[in-house]
Amino acid sequence: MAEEEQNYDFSTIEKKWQDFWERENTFRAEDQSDKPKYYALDMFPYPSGAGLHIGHPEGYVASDILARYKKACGFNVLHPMGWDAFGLPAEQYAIKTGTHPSLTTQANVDNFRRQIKSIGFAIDWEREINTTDPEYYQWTQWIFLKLFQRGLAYVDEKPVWWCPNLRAVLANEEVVDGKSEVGNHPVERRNLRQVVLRITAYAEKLLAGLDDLDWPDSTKRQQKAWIGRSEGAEVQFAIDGSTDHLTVYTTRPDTLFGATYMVVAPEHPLLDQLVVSEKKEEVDAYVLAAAKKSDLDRTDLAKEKSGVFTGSHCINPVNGEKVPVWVADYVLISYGTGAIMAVPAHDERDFEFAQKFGIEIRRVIVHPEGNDEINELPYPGPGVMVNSKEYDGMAADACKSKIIQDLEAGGTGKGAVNYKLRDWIFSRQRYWGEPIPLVWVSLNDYERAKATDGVLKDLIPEKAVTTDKEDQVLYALPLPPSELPLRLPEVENYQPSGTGESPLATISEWLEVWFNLESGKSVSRTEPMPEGDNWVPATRETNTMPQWAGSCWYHLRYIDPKNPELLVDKQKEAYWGGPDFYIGGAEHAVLHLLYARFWHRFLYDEGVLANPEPYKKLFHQGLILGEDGNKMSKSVGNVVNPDVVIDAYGADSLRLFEMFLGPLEAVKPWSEKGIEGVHRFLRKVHRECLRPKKHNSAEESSKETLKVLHETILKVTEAIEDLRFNVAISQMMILVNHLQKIDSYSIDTLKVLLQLLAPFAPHLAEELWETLGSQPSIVNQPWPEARKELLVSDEVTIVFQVNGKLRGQGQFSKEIDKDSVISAAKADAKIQSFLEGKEIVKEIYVPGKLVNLAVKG
RNA sequence: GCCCGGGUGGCGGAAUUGGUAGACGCGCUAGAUUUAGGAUCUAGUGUCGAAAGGCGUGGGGGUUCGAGUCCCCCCCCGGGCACCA
Repeated sequence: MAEEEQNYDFSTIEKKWQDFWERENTFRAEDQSDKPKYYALDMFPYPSGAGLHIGHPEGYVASDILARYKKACGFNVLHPMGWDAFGLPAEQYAIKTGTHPSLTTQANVDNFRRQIKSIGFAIDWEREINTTDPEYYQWTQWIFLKLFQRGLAYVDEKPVWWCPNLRAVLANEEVVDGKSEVGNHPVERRNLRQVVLRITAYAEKLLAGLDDLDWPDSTKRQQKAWIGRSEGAEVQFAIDGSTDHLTVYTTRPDTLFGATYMVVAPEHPLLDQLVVSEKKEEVDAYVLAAAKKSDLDRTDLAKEKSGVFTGSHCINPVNGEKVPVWVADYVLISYGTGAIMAVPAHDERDFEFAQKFGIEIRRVIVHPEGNDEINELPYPGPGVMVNSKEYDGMAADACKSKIIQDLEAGGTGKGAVNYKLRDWIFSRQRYWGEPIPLVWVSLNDYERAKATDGVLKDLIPEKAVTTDKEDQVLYALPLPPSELPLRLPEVENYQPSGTGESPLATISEWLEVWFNLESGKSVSRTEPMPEGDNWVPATRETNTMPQWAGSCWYHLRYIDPKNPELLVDKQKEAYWGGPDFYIGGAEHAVLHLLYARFWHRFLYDEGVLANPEPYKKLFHQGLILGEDGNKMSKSVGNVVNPDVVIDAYGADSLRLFEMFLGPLEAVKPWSEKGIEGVHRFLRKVHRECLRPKKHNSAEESSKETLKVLHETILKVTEAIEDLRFNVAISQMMILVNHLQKIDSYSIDTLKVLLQLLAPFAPHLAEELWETLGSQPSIVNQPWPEARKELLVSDEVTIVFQVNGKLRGQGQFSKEIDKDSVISAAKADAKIQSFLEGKEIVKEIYVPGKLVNLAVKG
């Protein structure tokens, strides 16, 4: 029994095999291969100073199991890792301590890499990428220049969230409940010059593309809702006493006859013209008050509608009626035309407003079989037109297109589509991000650039991008790709400038350059202007890109991480395509996943890529909660550190337990006792493998053992394909429990077990594989195949039910016929006790499974 | 408010073309081994009941020979959206 005393020394084993894999380059992905490819991608982490927490590896383990499984199935597998390393925390740390963010980032990356390596992933580390590496971000900049060239980038003054504490501008999505998502500081509205990407131009493509994706439905729905497509009409209402008209957007042109007032947003350009002099004071006060409210306040105050009558009227194009025009902040300038026709009878918001201000509520649709309850106003449902002249009696739904046609014929309206999706504010007034590769020049120099034969000519968009600066209009010129990367300059102070501009605005030797209109080269204006004709003074763009930028295309760079000539080599892209599996948190359902789709589709349209969609199959792993059932957080003190877990139980136990916790997509709590359970299981496997007396190499395992084994092969294989790793592990436990109970079995049975276990607990599987006398590495072994013929036994158990309740069972040959089984059931003593004094009204037989006797009396 | 997802033992969870509910693990109980502890092994463990048997998958109703699974109503938890005309 000496061999049983040998401990499961996971620390030594895990170190040994991690070194082996690294030495042997076991997980290098081959760019040239006859094998089919499999590309498993994790959402790459932001390397924070806190290090990895227990939630990170959950997705990585899942993708790693798939990667190792696919490798065993004969695929050429790519499982890469990298760092989404631009971001606010490193910059905040720099502001506090003066440490350059690149140093902080480097230290954090080193720590993350060490931690990830300690879990034993099948990662090809030669492909590691880092978004802050100029070799990487030159391509992020390159993509931006393409967008700029195609007119998809522009500059605009936009109200943005400004956080005084962070001294930074935040995107809408970085603000939660009026506080910054990072640090929970208060935020306020400020108008600042922003670089904006025209993602709205891709609204339709982004929407349509969703249909073909193997994504969680909830994520698709969220993206659909975010894009928010609606169909309706733009209708022109002539302004009474003016040659101008007010255009409204409505999804309910069928309710035009019920429009009893109109509303323009406080920011509407025609408002001034609409306000009559005696209302001016009141309206001005209202507009001013509205301007002070952020969108958020407006929503908060949504309980009570407010507004002011402008004194003007419009003419309803369908019936010539005069309709009063109001201004109210429940109409948003940023959606549709910023003006609406209000139909209080059929819209809840308009109803509320009309009631408050005593405006007429006129029904134009009735429910066909409507009783009073159904027809209560406001009534937003379908029905039949009334009070609508020639349209009366028509179905309202059908009437929509009819009215649109009639409006078009009369030149007072047209069918229209609207989206909730807004353009993407792409600039951040920060240091630690990719510099935006634009320079600003005068109109004169801009015209010269367009007329100069050189690298710039074709890179300039059709429509000039301009901005106002100190009463001067400046024009944007792109850097040519040959001038990339545009590196981040060194800076002494990481604080944003007082005006809310990026720290880059304070570095004049970087900011102010001589720019060559022919070559696109630039030289600091601290130097004398170089010789030659085409040098002009220019100012660099000081905004940097948001953290989303680098993650929009990283899946492509893994395919060809070191290419200095191209973003990705065509041939390599043709071979690898996109990820076959992409896993990451559901919190990225909209933003990252929408932005990445936008860039990918754009690059596809530009002919850079062969496929329009980046992520064919997507999965969201569920959150791992603390042992107390709360979200892990430092302040609650329930954070579990993977380093500690690995120290105590080993990486294999960590991997196995993260998968055993429950369904991959579920939110589930961590459990210290639970990891002991899977650790015990691994020890059991270890022990079984070190019992040579139980192994026989000559004989086959018993029929029963073979059945359990092949059942396990089948179930584990199916479970891996379905991402139900918890079920796969349960089945392996059943097999090991069985082996432990019997006296002897074939050593081949054990080897198959190790192969099944290898994707889950790779270190132990390698070690025991070697112990059993096989050559490493187990990862190169072909995946076992289940012999289904072994799963069918000659005998079947058939259960007996009376009125659907289990009352007995019997063993039968699998060829047994219905009548024999039913007779046997009726003959069963226990069954008889339930039949006594009753009449059998129905006999159900499910072949090979059950008999059910329905009785009454 | 609207749109999703989910409620199964003391706990994490298995089981859906409707067919033995609670696999597997944790915890717990008893026993074996051990100087002891730990580790390991054996047996038990939904609930009520002495047993026979009854009850049981958030609650109520329905379809069916048979419902965790299908249909209707309601409750609770989680997530997303939120004046989008």
